[in-house]
Amino acid sequence: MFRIVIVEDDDYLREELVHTFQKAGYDAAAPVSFESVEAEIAALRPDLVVLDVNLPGKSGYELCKSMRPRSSFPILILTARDTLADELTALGLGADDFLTKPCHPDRLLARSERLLQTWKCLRCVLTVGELSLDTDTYKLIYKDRMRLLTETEGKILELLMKNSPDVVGKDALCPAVWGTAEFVDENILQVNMSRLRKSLAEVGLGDAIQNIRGKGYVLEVDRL
Amino acid sequence: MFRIVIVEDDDYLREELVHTFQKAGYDAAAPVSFESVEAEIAALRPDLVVLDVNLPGKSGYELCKSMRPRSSFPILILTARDTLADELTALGLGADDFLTKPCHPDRLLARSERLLQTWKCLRCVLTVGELSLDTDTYKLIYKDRMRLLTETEGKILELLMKNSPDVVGKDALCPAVWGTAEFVDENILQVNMSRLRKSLAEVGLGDAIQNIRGKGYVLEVDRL
DNA sequence: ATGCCACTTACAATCATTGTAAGGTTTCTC
DNA sequence: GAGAAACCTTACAATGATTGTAAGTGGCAT
Repeated sequence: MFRIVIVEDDDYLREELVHTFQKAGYDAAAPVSFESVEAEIAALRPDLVVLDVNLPGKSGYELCKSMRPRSSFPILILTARDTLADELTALGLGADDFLTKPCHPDRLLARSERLLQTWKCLRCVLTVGELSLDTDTYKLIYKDRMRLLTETEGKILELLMKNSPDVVGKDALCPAVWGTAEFVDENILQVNMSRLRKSLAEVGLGDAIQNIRGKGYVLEVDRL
Repeated sequence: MFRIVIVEDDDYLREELVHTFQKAGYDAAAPVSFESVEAEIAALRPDLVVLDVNLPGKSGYELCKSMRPRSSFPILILTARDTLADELTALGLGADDFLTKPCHPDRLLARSERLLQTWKCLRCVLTVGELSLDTDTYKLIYKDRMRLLTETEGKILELLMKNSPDVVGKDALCPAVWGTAEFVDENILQVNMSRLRKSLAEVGLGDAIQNIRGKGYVLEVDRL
C-alpha cells in the first residue's frame, strides 16, 4: 500500500485531506508539529508528499527545494496561490505537480495516483543534479549517458550521493561498503575509488569525486 | 536533446506549439497526416508526446489508451475541453499531465520539462499491467516485489513483453536473444525459459508464461 | 502405444567482479 | 628540496555468478 504524507497547517483541511486519501485506500499520515517537518517527513518514508505552501516556519517552497535533491518520492504542491508565477516557482523547485485550492478530491486523487504509478520504479533512484543512480542495479545516468556500475562502485557512489555535497570520511565509507567496521585495508578503498572514477569519467563526469586530504571524499556535481 | 512530438490538427496552433518548443531548445516534430498517427509517432521516437483530444480519425483519448501500455514516453494531453470529467478520463487512460487551452507557453514548457526530467530514467522501462522491466539492467518489478533477472532471462522477457499479448515463436525468440538466426539448440531456449519462469514465480507471477504447443510462448499479465 | 514436444536438473566452462600486491605520483612539512 | 605520508594506478589471481551442454522425465496427439 502507498503511504502519503500530508503537510498542511490548517487543522480542518489537514484532517479532510487525510480522510480523503484514507477513504481511497491509501495509508495517509500528517505531521502536526512544524518544528522539524523535514525530518518527520523523511521518517514517515512517504511514497508521495502533498505539500501546502503557507506553513509556519519554512514555507512549502523552501521545503520542496531542500527535500527534492535527496528525495526519491514525488511532491505535489497544493496551495491557494493560483498565479502562473506560483506554479512556475513550484515546478522550478522540482515539484511534480501543482494544484490550487479548492481542489476537487477526485482531481487530487487522480493526480496523486498518476504520480504514484510513475514513481513506482523511481523509488530506488538517487539524484544529484543531472546525475542519477538506481540503488538496486547501480545503473547510473548522467545527462544522456548511461553506465552500469559494479556492486562495490555502486555502493561507494550511493554513499557519496546521499551525503553530497558533504565530505564522507573513510571511516564512514568502509563500514558502509564492506559491512564490518573491522579493519579494512586502506588500499582496497583506493582501488575501488579509482575504478569508480574511471566509470564516472566514461559518462562525462571527469573529476566529480574530489579527495580532501586527510578527511575523505566528496562528490561534486553541478546542480541544475 | 529531447524530442517532443506534437499531435494537433489545427494548422495554426500546431505550428505555434512546434515553434514554442523549438525556441526553448527542444527538437519538436509534428505529424501532419492523421492516417496512421500512431505508427508515425512511434517512428519519431519521442521523449514526450503532446496530444490534442479532438482529432480527425482516432481521438486523443483513444490514441493515449492504445499507445500507453507499450510506450516508454510521457503523454501530455492539451485540450479545449476543461471539465473535471475530461481530466479524470485523460488521467485514467494513463496520461501524465492534462492542460487546457488556451495555455500559457511558460506553463506548457514548465510542465513538459518536469515530465522529461522525471521520465529520463524511465525511457528504458517496459510495462505490461503491473509488471515492469528495465531493459538496461533487467530489473523486474511486479506489484511490490523486485527481482534482478540475468541477461538471457531478461532478453526473453523483454521480447515477450514487447509482443504481449501475442504469441512469440521460437524462430523469433532465438535470433533476438542469441543474435544469429543460425541454428540454436531447441533445448537452450527451454532451459532459459524454465529459469525465467522460476524467477517470475518468485515475484508472484506464477504461470504468466504460457506455451502454445507448436507455436511459441505468450506472456499473459492481468492488465490494470 | 508411439513419437514428438516441452520441461527440469546437474554439471562444467566461461566471464565478470573482487581483493591483493606492488610500484608510482602528488602534497605537505621541516 | 628531501623525506614522509597520503593518495593513485596497474596487473594478477581467486572467487562467484551466469551460461550452455547433456541427459533424463513428463505430457499431449495421432
